[in-house]
Amino acid sequence: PSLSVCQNIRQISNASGPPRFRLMMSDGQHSLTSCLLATQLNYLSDENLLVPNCVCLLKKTVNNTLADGRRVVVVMDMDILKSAEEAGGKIGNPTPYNTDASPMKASPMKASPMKASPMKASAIKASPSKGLTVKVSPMKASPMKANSASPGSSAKVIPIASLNPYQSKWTIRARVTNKSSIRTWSNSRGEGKLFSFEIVDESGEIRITAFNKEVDKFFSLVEQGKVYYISKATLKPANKQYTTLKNDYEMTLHAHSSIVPCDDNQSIPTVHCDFVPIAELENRDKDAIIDVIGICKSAEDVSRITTKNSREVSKRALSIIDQTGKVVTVTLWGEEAENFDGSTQPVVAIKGARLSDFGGRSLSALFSSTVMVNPDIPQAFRLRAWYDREGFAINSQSLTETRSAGTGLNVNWKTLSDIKNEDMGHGEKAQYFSCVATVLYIRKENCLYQACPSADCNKKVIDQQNGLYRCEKCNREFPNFKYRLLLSANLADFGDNQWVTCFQETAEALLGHSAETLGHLRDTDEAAFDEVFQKANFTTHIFKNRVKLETYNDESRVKVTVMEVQPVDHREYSRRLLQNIYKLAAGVLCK
DNA sequence: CCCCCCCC
Repeated sequence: PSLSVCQNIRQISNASGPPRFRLMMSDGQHSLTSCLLATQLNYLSDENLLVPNCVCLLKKTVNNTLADGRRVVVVMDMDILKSAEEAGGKIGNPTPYNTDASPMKASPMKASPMKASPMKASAIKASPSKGLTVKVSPMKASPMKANSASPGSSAKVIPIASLNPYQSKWTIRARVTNKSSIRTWSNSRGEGKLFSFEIVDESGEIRITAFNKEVDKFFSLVEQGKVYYISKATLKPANKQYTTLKNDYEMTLHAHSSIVPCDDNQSIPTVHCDFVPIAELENRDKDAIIDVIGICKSAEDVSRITTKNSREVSKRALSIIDQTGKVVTVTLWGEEAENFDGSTQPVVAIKGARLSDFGGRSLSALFSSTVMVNPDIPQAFRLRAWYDREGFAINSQSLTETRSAGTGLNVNWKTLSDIKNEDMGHGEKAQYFSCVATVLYIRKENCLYQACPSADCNKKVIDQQNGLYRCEKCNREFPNFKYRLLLSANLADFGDNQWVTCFQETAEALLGHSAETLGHLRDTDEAAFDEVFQKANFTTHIFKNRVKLETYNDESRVKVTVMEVQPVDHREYSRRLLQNIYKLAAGVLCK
């Protein structure tokens, strides 16, 4: 390390990339005429710390040769001292800065135009109580206390934005905004475990990764939303392919890394969300990363899916609603999907969800997303109050079109009397509806027929009475047939009843046996066959149906075909009935 | 040293 006076600073113009600075340094005896400030140290000049006549402690320099053959000294790490006095008078007669060259006016100080007199500013600014300490550029809005609160005496609290791989003694103070779960990996280079988290301070953000032993050491210490002093970690260039964080570097913890909780954290920004109203999502671009908040109106059960890369992962889709009256589907993944409980209709806020165009508009949580359930923020309280007062009863519309029935959303719920009252199925197109209904009676007669055994042909075959069965459609004779079901059932709810038709799959679901089993039973054990039908009587299900007016021999009849039979989720069903009651009550109150 | 952002 050597003490020098900075005599001259010149910004080297650079069409692309960050500005660079060339210094002229003198130690009183020799001058370094071409002394480059390493790019990562440029922040020093941004804050007017590096000014003519300031005294510098050059802690690390590297001799380098430029592309044009000139030799330069590159300053990799330096401290800036207040004055020559502070350096203990070790520097004799610093050469005054050359006004003719006028490098000051040229450019380096443009970054801070409010400071009219950089010379004076430097004397005032760079005045730590003790001698050899770097005064690091604190953020203007909310200056950090250098040194005072940091746990290690040698470390200096510096902004995240000023971190670079060429300094070693630093401490940052930052808030954890996102913490991953522990993951393991196994590949050709070995195996292990890791977790990562993201932190912010006033200046910026960075990702930190812990591997193996550091996972054991730090995983439980690091908590989402809390503030820590962090020091002695390795900085390396961030692979932009894998991160959206605004930082050229990322951090890896090692055996000597230190993470210490910090209670005095007023100045560290909390996680800020810029919530987009759900209705507004229609106008946003696909793949946009947005923050969203809503009430979880309903949630799917968690399910396991296999990805294209044949990885198994858990997923759970939620439907969230906000004051715009619009609903959108949000998909959670992995542990977040497994642990989510939507039964109390909590407020769900997600920072950094990705907008997809699936089903129109839908959202997906990413690894970088932060999912917050009932967060302690004003927007959540407002949403809760709105939903409990009126939101629960409004006729919401979903931006996400879903095909599945029975999830409570976008399902055309009807009662059986609605079919007649609303003349359902009378239009050109068939109509679809779902209902909760109870089986009153299932016709046993003609419920089974002998069908063509070909995979995709269900045509009724003709028994040739010679051990062969003929399919007119396939124009073939077969030595066998398969049984298929065609049930007529009478369903009822509190207001009406309705004859419906169930084909194979729905009939099997209703009776609880395969067509094959039933065919065999009918031929061998009539009592057992009858019992299957008895047992199906008075069972209640969700029926998803197709309704269409059909004309046969000049006679028109509404035909209802069951498309799907599903069990009743009584909690969900009760909730819907309650909502209907509330809606009716609200209607009465309005009149 | 990971780097997976998925499914309908």
